[in-house]
Amino acid sequence: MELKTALSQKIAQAAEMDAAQAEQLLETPPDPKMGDAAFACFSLAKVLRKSPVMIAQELAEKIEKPEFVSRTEALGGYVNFFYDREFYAREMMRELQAAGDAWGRADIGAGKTVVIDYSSVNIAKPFHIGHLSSTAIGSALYKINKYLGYNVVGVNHLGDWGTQFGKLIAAYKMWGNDEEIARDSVSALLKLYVRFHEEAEKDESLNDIGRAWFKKIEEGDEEALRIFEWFKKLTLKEAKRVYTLLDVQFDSFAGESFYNDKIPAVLDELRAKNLLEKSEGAYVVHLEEEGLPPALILKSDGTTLYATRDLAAAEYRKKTYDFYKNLYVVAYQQSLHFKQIFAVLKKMGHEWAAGCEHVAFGMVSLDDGVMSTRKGKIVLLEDVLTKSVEKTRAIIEEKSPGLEDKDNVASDIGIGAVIFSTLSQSRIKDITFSFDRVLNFDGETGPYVQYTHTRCASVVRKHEKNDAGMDMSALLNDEAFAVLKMLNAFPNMLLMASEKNEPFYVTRYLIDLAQAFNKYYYEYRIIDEDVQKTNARAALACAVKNTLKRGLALLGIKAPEKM
RNA sequence: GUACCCGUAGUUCAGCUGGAUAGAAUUCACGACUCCGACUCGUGCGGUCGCGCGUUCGAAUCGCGCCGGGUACACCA
Repeated sequence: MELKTALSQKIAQAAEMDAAQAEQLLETPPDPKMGDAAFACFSLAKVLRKSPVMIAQELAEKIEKPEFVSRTEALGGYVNFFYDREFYAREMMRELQAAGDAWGRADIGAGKTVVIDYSSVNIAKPFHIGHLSSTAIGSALYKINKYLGYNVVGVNHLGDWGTQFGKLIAAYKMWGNDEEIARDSVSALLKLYVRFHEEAEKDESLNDIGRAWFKKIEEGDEEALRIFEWFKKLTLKEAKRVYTLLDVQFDSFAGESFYNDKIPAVLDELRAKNLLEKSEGAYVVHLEEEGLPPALILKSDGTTLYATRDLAAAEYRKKTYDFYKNLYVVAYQQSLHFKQIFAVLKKMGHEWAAGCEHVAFGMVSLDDGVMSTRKGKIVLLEDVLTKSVEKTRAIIEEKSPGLEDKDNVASDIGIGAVIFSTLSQSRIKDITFSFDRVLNFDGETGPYVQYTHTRCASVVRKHEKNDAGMDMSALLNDEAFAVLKMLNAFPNMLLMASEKNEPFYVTRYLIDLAQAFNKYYYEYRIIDEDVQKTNARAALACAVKNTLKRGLALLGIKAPEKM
């Protein structure tokens, strides 16, 4: 329900100004006691050469009230509008009930494709909490954009290319043990990789052997490829286990190696457009005009780099998916890299480069410093999830021993808590990981939102269906009205989350909605003898339940009926 | 050295396309509810919004300069 547009037209009439301009000056007062909408008169003061206080008083009288406004009031330099709560409740409930569990769904994305590159696991590296941000943010954006009608393509841009894999195969050939690898999978591979680096410090010739194996991969050597594909399969198998737990999907696993045969075409294009220049033995694209350091495209030895591959990937994605937006959910360490890539694409004359965006996020570190895979200083994501589920399980045993399906509920809540905590601040901020913080279920957390959902679910279950109709007078109090206004904000909030690529808007919203509902729930009994009032209150609880469930689902979090 | 990002209650964070007394959560201290399903609700304590100057009727929010922290800057990805 969008009332501000209608209201701003009336204001524009009275103040003899542009409706769009009036809408810009229309805001929400800091305290609901002041009203539901407020028009700021300060900027008019200059034009009219009158004090804002006087303008506000005059306008308050002059403005023709739309049917949904019950009264206006001039306060300081503001004209405050109070909505007719009965009208508001009736219209909101009508909209909410018509939408059912699809509240907030939109079609603004119809016919447009959004490509999202996220998670992007590295072959032979364990899935640790450092990978959670990209995975959770990307997955949430995937679901949010889909809900808004976009066609979404989730890409897991596998880190499956580079000299490191030659080294890994070399290590495997020297010390590998098939049984151990079959049993320990990625951690066995990591062990081999770490051992290689240790031994290479003593014996430099090992690096040559590693390089030789990488060359074999590049040349398509059968044995090298077979081993590498095996390692890839093991890594993906582990990653997919985590993806299932987190409810994360991908449409493509085209990684770095996938673009190998597409690089020559990019190089040809760069040459044809006279962008490639020799510098210190290597080939670069100069970006002085853009205020950026040159982008290195080819090494002195003629081999390609990360940037080259990313250019090929961007062109491939445009050609294959004809994206409207092309998002890279990658840590902020790479922001210069992406600026350069986008600048080169623009220089190549690709206007679609404007649709490419780096969705940067902060880094995750530990109390005692940065994580290091090679040193084994990491926290595995699966360990975090397991601990969280175990803790939840213990709480359930204590608080609700009679609950059915304890295992699934424990898993929904435990895993949900981890995702929620990852998405509960703006993505650019750094995070110091601590078990205490992630495993804290008090306050603004996933379990709090899930708990509120089960409260609503319980009411909905208990409420007996009937045809008596709703008495909206039950929803006119401050608390219920605040809940209705929160519900009204949901669709717009989703649009903002998509526009800004900030899943955290959803997290924040869910907390606010849950708080508003709990306040209401505490003050008023929902089910009582008055059937019509009960119907109205239960319908509100049902709308809150649907919205909480939907919001959680968009973050990849389940909403159990009972807990 | 250069560029980008961050700096708001003890702590973790909102608010930053300028607007009314700067908000939560958490901790601590009280209190309510003990119910429609527990982790619920309320009150209190707690802030030179890093510092300074400027723009503006009005700045946590915009600009400039500092300070502190982080990240990145050519042959890794």
